[in-house]
Amino acid sequence: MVLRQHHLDDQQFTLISKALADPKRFEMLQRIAHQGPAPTCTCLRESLQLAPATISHHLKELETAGLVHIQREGKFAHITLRREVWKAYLKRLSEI
Amino acid sequence: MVLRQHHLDDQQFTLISKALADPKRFEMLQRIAHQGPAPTCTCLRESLQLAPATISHHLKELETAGLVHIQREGKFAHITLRREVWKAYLKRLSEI
DNA sequence: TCATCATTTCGATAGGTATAGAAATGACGA
DNA sequence: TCGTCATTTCTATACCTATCGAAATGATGA
Repeated sequence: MVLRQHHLDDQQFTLISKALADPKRFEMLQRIAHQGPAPTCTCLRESLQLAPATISHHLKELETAGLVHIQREGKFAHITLRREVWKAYLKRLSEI
Repeated sequence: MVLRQHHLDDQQFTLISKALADPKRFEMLQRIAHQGPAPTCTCLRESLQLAPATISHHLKELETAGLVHIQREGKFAHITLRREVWKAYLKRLSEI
């Protein structure tokens, strides 16, 4: 799959950096990235051992940072990594 | 210059992520990385507009995370980016 | 309709942290 | 020796945030 290029402005760059700073949130992101089919909140909750409210909070941070896309279908929220954003973040970091 | 490989354990990885989460601190790191001759605290202070105590605080965070090396010579502290650590961090991020 | 389930929102709390003023430290030059 | 300068340490403060219980929301199936 070819990813469209994504441009990170300073604000988004900072939001992403902050999002990654919490170990639990980074672990969430890792699971989201690895999982083939888009995982749901409950799925993450089981592996991370956090309360639903906490999962939801972290998920919102990841979404606000633009790192994940959340597709809400009925009861479920299917989460996917926005790889073009991730790639842009890595690129910017590597240009330090 | 060839960089020896550096291994990041989980704790250092988290410390680095936290260190990067503050915009001022990231800006400090950028200046340290760009500057040819190792800059001093005062040098950073002028470009970042922060109190000496605050610069010193951020610098300690960067040092604790292993991101920078501080060579203290007389009155001055010369700061350099530890590029092998930076490289290891980028590598780990890219393996998500 | 009603109970159940996934998720979100609200509200509270405990702990973390960016900031800087003031004082301490330690080196340097006069 | 003494004043100055770069840096650090101490301490306080204001703000931020990770966490979760409880309640709300909204969909699903019986």
